[in-house]
Amino acid sequence: MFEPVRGKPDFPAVEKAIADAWRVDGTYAKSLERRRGAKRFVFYEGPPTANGMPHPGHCLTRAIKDLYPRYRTMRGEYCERKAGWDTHGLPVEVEVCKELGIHSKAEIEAFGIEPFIHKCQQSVWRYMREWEALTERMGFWIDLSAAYVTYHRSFVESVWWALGELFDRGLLYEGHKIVWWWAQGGTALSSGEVGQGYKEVADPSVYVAFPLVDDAGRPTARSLVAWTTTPWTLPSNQFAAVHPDLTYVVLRETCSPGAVPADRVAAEFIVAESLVAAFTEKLKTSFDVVETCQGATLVGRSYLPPFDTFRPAGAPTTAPLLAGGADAIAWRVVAADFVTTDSGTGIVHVAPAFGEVDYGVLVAEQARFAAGSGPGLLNCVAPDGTFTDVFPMGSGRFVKECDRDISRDLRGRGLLVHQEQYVHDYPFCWRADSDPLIQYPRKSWFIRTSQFRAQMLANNERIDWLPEHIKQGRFGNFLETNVDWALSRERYWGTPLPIWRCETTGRTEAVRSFDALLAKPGVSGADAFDRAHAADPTLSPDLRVHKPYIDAVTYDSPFAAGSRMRRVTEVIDCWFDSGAMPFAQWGWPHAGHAEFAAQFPADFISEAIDQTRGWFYSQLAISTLLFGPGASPALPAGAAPPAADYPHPFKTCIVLGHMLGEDGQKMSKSRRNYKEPAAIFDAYGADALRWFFFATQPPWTTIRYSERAIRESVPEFLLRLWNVYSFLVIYARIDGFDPASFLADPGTLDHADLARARGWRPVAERGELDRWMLSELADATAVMVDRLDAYDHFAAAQRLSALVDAVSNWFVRRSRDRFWAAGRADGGPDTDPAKLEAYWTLYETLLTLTRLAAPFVPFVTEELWRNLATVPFGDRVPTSVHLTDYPMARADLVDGDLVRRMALVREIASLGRAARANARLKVRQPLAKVEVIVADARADDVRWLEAHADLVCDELNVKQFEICREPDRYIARVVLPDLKKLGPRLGKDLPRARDALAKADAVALLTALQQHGRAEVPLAGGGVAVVERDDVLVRTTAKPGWTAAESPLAVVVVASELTADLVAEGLVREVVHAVQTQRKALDLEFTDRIELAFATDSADLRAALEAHRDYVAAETLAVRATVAAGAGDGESVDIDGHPLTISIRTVG
RNA sequence: GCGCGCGUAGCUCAGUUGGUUAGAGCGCCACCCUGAUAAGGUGGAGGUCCCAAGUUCGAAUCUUGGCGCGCGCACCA
Repeated sequence: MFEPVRGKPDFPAVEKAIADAWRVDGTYAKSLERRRGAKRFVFYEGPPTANGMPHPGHCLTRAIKDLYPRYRTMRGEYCERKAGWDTHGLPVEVEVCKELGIHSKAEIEAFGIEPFIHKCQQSVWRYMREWEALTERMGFWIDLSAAYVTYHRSFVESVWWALGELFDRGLLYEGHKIVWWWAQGGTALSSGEVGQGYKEVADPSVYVAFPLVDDAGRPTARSLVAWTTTPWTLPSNQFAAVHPDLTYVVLRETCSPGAVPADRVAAEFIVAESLVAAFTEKLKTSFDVVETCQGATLVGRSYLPPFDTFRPAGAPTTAPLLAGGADAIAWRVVAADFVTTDSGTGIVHVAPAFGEVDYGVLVAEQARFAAGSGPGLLNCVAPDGTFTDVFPMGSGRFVKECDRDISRDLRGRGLLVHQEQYVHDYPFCWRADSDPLIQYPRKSWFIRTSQFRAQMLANNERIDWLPEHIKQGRFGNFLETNVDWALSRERYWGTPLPIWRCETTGRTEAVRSFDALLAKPGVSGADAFDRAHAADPTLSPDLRVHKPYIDAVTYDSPFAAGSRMRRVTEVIDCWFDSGAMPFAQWGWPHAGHAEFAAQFPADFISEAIDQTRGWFYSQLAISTLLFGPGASPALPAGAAPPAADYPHPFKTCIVLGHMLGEDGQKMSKSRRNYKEPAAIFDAYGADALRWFFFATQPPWTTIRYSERAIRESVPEFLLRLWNVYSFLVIYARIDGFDPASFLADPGTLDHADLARARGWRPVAERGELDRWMLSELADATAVMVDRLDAYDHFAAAQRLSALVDAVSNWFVRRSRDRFWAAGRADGGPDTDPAKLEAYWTLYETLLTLTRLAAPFVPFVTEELWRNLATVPFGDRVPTSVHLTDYPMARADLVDGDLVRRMALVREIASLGRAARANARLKVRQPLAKVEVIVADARADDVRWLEAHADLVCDELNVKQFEICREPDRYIARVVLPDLKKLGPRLGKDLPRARDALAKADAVALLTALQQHGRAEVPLAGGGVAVVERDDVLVRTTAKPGWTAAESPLAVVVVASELTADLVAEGLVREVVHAVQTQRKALDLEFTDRIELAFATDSADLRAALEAHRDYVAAETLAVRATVAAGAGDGESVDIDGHPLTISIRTVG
């Protein structure tokens, strides 16, 4: 028999008990064990960084990541869930720096790389307990004990293999990258960090003359005018760029004859034509246009840079071009598409060292020249942000501080055409906000991803993205504009780049594993870690492959005898770690061959939208490069490459929206605009939070996280489900309904299993309400499976919610009299078959519902399963709902007609109540009659309705139900045009046709359409519109003066006249209600019998009670009911204005 | 600035290929029902469908241009 249920559930307490039981029982492991050998459902955990507290956004991700593996497991698939942790990267270093109170790389090095790394490794786990606790508390089933960790040696070595592979295929190369550089701290900043530090500042804005030169290199009187807001980059000028398609003009200042300005060398300026007006305005003078030309004609002209920092005197230095001929290597006009006329002069000063676009110009120019003869990178700024001796004017001073001197110098030489202040946003260091960042070239290692653009796009094409627009939108666009992956980081805590360089020749090679390194000739330094470990045995052996120990390992150079190979100093971008996890989580290809073969690619992954350029990209890029078509990776013995078929490494990806705080702003700790997940769990439970995530919005919308919304999502589903369950248990205990006493061999309590129960009646033989309930159940099951297979849990959750509503507000309510009937449901001689049937139906429905809901709300469903299945049946049934199979719809139980008709009855009942409310007739007051006008119903539905008059009467507390045969008494009909049909045909005549239809005699029109199939409607202003039967819609409206309610399906009219008998019945119902209230107040058991004594001065009420004495007694479980005149003992109540005292005595 | 997404009731969101009076849930108010009920029912109040222009017989829906929010890429000579 079921255990008693407490009426007011304490979900958090239930969940804790369930979680404990799972832990003790090893339920997760069992759920896997059951499916061993089955078809795999491959899931990858995108590794969270355990370097901060988990927040509600992480809960959403983890809820989604839990739902589908649970579902698929119940569907019979084998889904391993290996946890993972992202442990490398700048955020970890920053965290440690904060702790140490230091900032810059110099300070880290002063502290010591070795102890710094140790601190990083320890710091990573700082919040791990929190993460693990959250994971368990949420019911996120994942194997934390087998988690992969990106700093572990096996993971690092997998990454090394991947990088070695790329290196050997020539896909890993060294180049320059223009980075945002914090000169004072000596470090590059990530784009995220740069984004945090923008400030609006006023910088000098200078217009500088670049005089064109003649063949001998002498300046002419004609100058290009370039514009810049960073004067300090002018000494490193290398090119001037124009747009080839723009029109440029040569201007000569209009001045009084003979008065040539003395302070200007150039008398003629070249600027873009469209900027002449702005330019003239700035200079507050006037110009004559001397000449007009296309930008293309300027290309190739040489000019004099503003400083002779790098330019030798004399004619321009030229070098041979690959295409033949020769060209000046620098200080030449080039064509560039990025030149715009939004501001400036249409002529761009190009200093490749200090701008990414500028650097692109240099790279393009270098490609035109024979190798080695083209332009090099000109740079007179040191990494600390000061000018080098190459530019004596600023030597040793921070570049930005030299802007003023540079301007002054230019003015002195007559090259400064104009100067002003320019207000714009400029990035500063987020840690030291007075330090401006500068763009600066750094050596960097790159992966040649841009060469694989087409393959990555082809791979992307095959991925199922949810929402769909990610594929062609955000992600597709990102791939289209792919640039090579800047892999290296000049930092400390990360996977070391496994490249060793010859001291002498500078030649490099990649190492694919630590053993391969040890096998190198003349290797030394591998003992550095051993010594450290001997000194501190707590040191993790995983640090062996990290800085600084790995840097100590050197070996003989194969490129130059007697020379040593040393590792390059960089570590790599930690996104590469995360993207390598599909194989690196197994240590593949050095180990884990079987695991990798079975777990690639993933069927399903999910993260928030910010991972588009993060984990989604890193995975796709690495997988495409390593395993795409044409790649034949060199593998250790035993390892086999995966199939190259797209998509890989993941097939379906749900991209989650971001979660905002209570105020609709970004969640932020400092703003305190969200509740900690733990507080939500304690107050409402994990299932409440999960249901909120699943059922309140599609997962890719931006979610407003609000405690109120979570709280409010509880009653509509969890509580309602619990109430139904509680109802079943309460009455089953009273009536002795113990399913185990009917069923020796319960199997998994599926429909077919229950059918073996003693006294089971096939569904087809059961009452209509039961057949309807099981039909709804089967339909919901079909919808759920269909939606979940399509990764549409939002729709599935909504269907589930509707099902619970159907059970609670229709099946249980309509079945109450069966549950409350006198007989028992224990299979004994007193058993009432109708009651037993109701139990079986409700029991089956709840069991199935529990399994349907299990992946969504694993705790509550487990509790239901426990009491409904394992308590009665013990170990004859699965010990956990998560060890059952997901229900599959029984098409044979779906009765579409019944479902449609029951919906119609529910609609009529609802309309009837609305009609009563309109007339202020409460439901306890019986009424004589209800009439229903059904719109467009099928004849057999109407017959069915008439056969269910009792049901409607009962719901509405009326004596008689009738389908109205003369609807025109109550309703008016309006004929409306079906705009979708008539619109295209009538076009501009439509408004007139609509008016004509509205004015026409609806009955006559409908009759005509019925008989002839068509009718002609005269239009105002002439002409007629031909209307056919299907071109119109008929709307029925209750005529004024009737107590009625309407919907598109029906109009329900309630007869509102009251007779004396009806009034008496109403009074009696009121009395019954009053008695029930008393019973409740006296805390009587549902089964307690009572004696009733009524006393009232009202003769009407006495008469009513005497007339319906048996009814009152039956309804209130009274063995006796007496009615006396006058005032009696007991509770005094008012029955519609009649005084009454009720005295209740329990008997037995 | 560029790209992607979003903008509908106090809140969270639906709104099919353009179509008739823009819906639901929650919240609020009123009434009702209640022998599972922190539940349920009925009604009410609550909307410039972000703004503007255009296309169309007809626009929340399509087009264009703005505005606001989020994210990403840049911040630019």
